Amino acid sequence: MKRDSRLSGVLHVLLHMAEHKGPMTSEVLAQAMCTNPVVIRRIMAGLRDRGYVRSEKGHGGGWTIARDLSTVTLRDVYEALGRPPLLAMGNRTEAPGCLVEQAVNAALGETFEAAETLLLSRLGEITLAELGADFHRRLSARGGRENLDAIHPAPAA
Amino acid sequence: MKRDSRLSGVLHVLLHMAEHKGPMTSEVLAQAMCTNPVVIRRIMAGLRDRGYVRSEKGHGGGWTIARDLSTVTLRDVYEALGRPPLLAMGNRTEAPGCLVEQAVNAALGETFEAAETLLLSRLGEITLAELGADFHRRLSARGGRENLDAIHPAPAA
DNA sequence: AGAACATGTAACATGTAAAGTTACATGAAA
DNA sequence: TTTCATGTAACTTTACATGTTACATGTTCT
Repeated sequence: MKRDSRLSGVLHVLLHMAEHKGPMTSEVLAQAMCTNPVVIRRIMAGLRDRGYVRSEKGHGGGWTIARDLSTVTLRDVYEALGRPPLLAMGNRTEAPGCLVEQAVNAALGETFEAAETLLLSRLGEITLAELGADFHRRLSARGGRENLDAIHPAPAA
Repeated sequence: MKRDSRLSGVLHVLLHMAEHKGPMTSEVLAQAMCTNPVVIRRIMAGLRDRGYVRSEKGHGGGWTIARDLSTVTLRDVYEALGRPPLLAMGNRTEAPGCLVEQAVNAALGETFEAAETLLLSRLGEITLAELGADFHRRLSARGGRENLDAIHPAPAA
């Protein structure tokens, strides 16, 4: 089953925005993510509705961080995406009258629920500011000479 | 994202087999699972290779439990399926040279790994025999008058 | 031996959801 | 008023689990 990478992607975009002065267009962000501007707008829509980012049209427009990153957790971002499924496996739901199915679903259900709870809890403990700090640690360790805008090269013409 | 229900399905099949005297054909199991005999053979192949079940051809053939169910955990079954992905979300892996990506992947990776570890650990603590026992508890609670072979009705002709 | 049965497996078809794309409307700045 | 940028609907593509068909292999019964 193919994994959903929207959370990873949107976090990536947010950190790039945080490191950038002024608005960034969907186009620029899309290149950084090797994807399409529309995809960027799509995954950013939920964040905008919740006030984590702001978007502006016209010349000099684009996306801007709208909240102190220390007040936004990874869980907040996850929920802004619409709470997509966390687990790749689930219970069959046909034949709920079958006692075998009930026994299987009970055992698996508890297990899956525990994992989801753990995931949400962990995501809720990590703020975007902490991710940014981790990035800066890595940057210093590398000598602080990273050119962020050049890391994701545009595809050859 | 659509959830993979093969684990749930194969557990269902195994419990039905455990409650049934003698071999069960892929055809019968497929009807119970509202699916196709070939699908049954596919998800059972890994279990057969590991010796959890045995298959026999010809008249009176079909599938049989080949191991004491108290020696087989849900994790064993999961691994016999080929360890399909447990989580629906994953890290983007493009641009590993980007420090932003590294910071994001590190945080998400730890979180995802913790959840996977928890899932595998829990699955490893539940044996098929325990699932069977749970089924029998439910059966008694309902009066013990369940007709297993009639619960999953064949589609109307 | 021959017919009926059941698994083993490759090859192909279908359903579904994320990701990617196109097209165009809305609104802001030069 | 032209250019730029987002907003969004509609469509295409891609990936993969699932479903199906076809046929080979092997087993049991008569």
